[in-house]
Amino acid sequence: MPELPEVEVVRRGLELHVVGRRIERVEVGRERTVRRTSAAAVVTGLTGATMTAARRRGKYLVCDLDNGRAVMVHLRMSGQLVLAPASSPRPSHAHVVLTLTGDQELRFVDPRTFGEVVVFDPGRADVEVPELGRLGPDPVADGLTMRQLRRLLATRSRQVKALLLDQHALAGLGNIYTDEVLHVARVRYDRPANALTGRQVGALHRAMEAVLADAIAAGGSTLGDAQYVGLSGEAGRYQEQHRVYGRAGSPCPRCRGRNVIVRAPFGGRSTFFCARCQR
DNA sequence: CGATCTACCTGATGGC
DNA sequence: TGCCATCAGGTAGATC
Repeated sequence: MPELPEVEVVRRGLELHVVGRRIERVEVGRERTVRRTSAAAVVTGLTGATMTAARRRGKYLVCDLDNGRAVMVHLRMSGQLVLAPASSPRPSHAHVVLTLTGDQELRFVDPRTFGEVVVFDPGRADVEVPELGRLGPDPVADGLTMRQLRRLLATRSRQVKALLLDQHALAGLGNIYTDEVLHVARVRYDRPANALTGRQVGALHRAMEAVLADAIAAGGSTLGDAQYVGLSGEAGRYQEQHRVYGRAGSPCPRCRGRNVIVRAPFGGRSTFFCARCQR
């Protein structure tokens, strides 16, 4: 599922291939995708505009337009942004399609329709896209210092994984990367955040930087259901490096056969960890 | 404050 | 082969 690294790969694709190109035509095929505003608002807001910048905060993409407006895209569970020749067959669930100069289409594809496209007035962002203002620091876009992380952890008693997943505390981590980061840092998911030792906080900080950087470099994670792809339709490769996520029953890559990765229920979903080397 | 649950949705998968 | 149940998970909001 798209988390920080996947969204960052898409953002870089936009920066490289879409910024600077004029949007000639806009089609909205599914109202639900533009439910925040309306199809008309998205069509009039984007038609004729040129994207001037592609930014990211956590899992949110925010693109600036030369008409003074901005567009927010959230992929949620199954959303994809894909650039393709206008002449190529459109996949199912291409709910918003922008035709760009040069006969290419930027398609927002989203089978499960959790995702959203919102065209908004940056001056009114606090009312039109209020969630952007409630996001915690993004460890890649903003950087996250040791001091910030220590403070974040020390002031909460919740389970550390719940805190890392909370976008208001820290923006960008989802179920895959929290598990990966916690394994690298050798911290159990259910430790109270404020019970981590100074050593563990340091390990967590380093793990977060390393895992996110490696995942971005590998083009993100594309799971078996192939939901996530980059802007040009390319699959990620970081799933090959997953240590724990989706690996229940496999030997722990650190314990080397002395223990196996287990799966435990967590918040109605799953968490994967090694009970031996994560404490 | 935090823990837990629900809703939103479709496609893939497993059991029978 | 078909039918049904289950699972996947980002986020907001309700409830205790």
